[in-house]
Amino acid sequence: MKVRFAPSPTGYLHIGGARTALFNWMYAKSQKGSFVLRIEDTDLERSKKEFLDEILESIQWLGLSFDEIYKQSERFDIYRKYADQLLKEEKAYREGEAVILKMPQKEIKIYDLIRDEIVFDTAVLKDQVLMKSDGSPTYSFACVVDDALMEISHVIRGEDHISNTPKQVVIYEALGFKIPKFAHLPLIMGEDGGRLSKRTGAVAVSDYKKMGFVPEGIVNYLMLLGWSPGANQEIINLKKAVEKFSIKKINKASAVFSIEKLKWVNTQHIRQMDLEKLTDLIVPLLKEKGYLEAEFDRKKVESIVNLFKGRISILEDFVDWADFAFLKEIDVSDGDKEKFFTDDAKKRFKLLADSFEKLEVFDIKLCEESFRGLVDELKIKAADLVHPVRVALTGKTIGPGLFETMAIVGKENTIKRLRRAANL
RNA sequence: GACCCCAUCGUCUAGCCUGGUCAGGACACAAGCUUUUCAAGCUUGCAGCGCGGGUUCAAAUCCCGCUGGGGUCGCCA
Repeated sequence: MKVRFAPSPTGYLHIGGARTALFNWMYAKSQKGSFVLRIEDTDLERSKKEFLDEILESIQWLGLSFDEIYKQSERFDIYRKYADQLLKEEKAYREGEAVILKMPQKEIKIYDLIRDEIVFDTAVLKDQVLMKSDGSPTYSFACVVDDALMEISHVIRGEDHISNTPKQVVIYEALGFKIPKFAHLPLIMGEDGGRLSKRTGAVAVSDYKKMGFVPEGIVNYLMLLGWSPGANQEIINLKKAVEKFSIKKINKASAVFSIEKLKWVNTQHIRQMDLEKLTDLIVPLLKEKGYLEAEFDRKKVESIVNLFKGRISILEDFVDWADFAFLKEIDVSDGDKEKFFTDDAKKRFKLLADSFEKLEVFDIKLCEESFRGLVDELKIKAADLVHPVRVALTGKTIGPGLFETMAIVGKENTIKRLRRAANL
């Protein structure tokens, strides 16, 4: 068997398109068939190379490898040839330069893997343009000719194509081509119940990449929209998903895209990722932000990443939440200064800095011992000192464990930041 | 409007085919725990079969209608 994904390079790869590609790919892999990528660039005006490059890059980033690739713009003479054949057989006629198919009056039954039989009456259909006046083929015509010639056995596409199907079946029949099986995927809707659009949020796969989503997370979330691996399992990788995949189990109803759940799925994948790989993904972001020089201490960065791994949902979170580990000086908001840097707290910062000065080794364990020693001495609760100190060291009220944080900040900077906060 | 598709917690879903298990899980939300916070983790809770008819001893599940939502009606793809 063979399936195809046929994007049009008139825009970036849409999140819905990515899911169509994903289901095609999973079906191909699960059936040991092949996956064709066909670029539908018949609209010479609107097709752009930058979009094509972006689509290719996104598909590759998502990990959806393809076996063959075609561009419709390189196949115009093929479409012309079949149009001429229909003209000769008088199944089509000319109107100026355009070639138009006569619509036969009949009932068309299509078989859909997801919806079973769908029946249409061509009486409501008009004659179909096959070749436009400018010599380029229409979508349906090129699509049918290519699907037949490329021996596509299953056409898996969005539900918005259901009404195109009877028109295309008429073309298949006119050309004497074998009709493939169809599977129309439910559409993805925005939170407002309408079509997923820029107004509802980001729609391009590349936007999600920029935000710091990982491909494993995107792919996992997308497959959950209309399909389920079963056994109450949700977090799954592509390989396992392919093993469990069944096109018959795809839902008929459209699904609402939830960025919240996407984030959660992404969090789970980041958590599962090994430290090496996660660090590789984060380092470029840190460099871009100016937090790292060309030369840097890789082991130290890894230990910082490790501290936040499991709590970040997108890579950007790390850059925002761990900035204190890279910046020379940190900022504390006026509100936090007022709330946490009380006169008592400032005195304690000095005392803490003094006791840290005495430490030979500044590690998690010794930091904690020293810290708790002071807390006992002052007869206060640990929390009373923990929170102000966290703000003094990181500029944030929340974060990983305080002693791990201190070890990351280091003895010198910890003391410096404590003394600075004491004088604010 | 015409044609087509669809309908389980707010959202994603399991269950539907082959009627009979308190309708299961997840996100979100709420509460509690974790006394070193939460944006992490754990526990608990909240919440659903759109409506009306049938068929049946029995309907989320099968049938019909209604309502609601979506899609398509281009020499765009």
